[in-house]
Amino acid sequence: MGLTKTEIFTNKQNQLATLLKAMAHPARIAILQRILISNTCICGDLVGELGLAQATISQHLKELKNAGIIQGTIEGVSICYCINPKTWKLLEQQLGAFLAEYKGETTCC
Amino acid sequence: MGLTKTEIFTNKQNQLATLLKAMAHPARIAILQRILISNTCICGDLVGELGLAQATISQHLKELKNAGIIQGTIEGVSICYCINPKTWKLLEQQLGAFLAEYKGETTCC
DNA sequence: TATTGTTATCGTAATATTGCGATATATAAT
DNA sequence: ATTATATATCGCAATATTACGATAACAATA
Repeated sequence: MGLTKTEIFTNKQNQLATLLKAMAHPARIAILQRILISNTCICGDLVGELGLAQATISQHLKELKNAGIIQGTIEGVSICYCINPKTWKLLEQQLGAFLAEYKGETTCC
Repeated sequence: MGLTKTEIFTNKQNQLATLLKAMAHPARIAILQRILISNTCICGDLVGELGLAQATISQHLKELKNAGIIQGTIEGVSICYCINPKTWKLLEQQLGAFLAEYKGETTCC
């Protein structure tokens, strides 16, 4: 046990869950907001801005990268991270469709 | 360690992370979609539809309820679960604002 | 080449999550 | 009162997550 039974769900459900999970941490939300606000890559400014150790931030960046939400290229001395447009669009689509399925309040509860 | 450092993040960041975390599991996405599609409460039809044990589903429902995403009332023999309109609106708002912060592709990556 | 600055990875401890069988609880029907 | 049906909770094992110090890797510069 302790292992999610992905095989009984649809690809879309698993994919959305993976994306949400990657964002479901305040540090990773803060990192994404930092990238979004500056509208460019971030190159290590994060350490010091957030109150987390360098190793921890690197780990969070890796998770965001593994999920495909951000992408990074080596840029000389520091790494350049930015939003992956493809995944961001997918996220807006999937999540938008999911949230929009709500038809409004029902009378039973 | 193993404990999220919520105190170094804003309330909004923590709140959004909590909501996302509650949804970040394929079973819970499936449960929510099931509620959304039928547009009414669900009363135990889930067991059997999903391939999970009754105890597991009950636990997932509890997590969604704890996060405030669904609400339930005792309805005779079975429990009635439906979307919590307030939280759903909050989710649409917060998540919409978050996703909309993206200004489009940059040239650096 | 040696040094400096930056990011990644390893190893580890503490805690959380996932899933389920067993059992408890509670209502409706007999 | 007993039985049937439905949901919740407990306890457990397996696995995942979170955080960080230590250290490695790597490019730029002196």
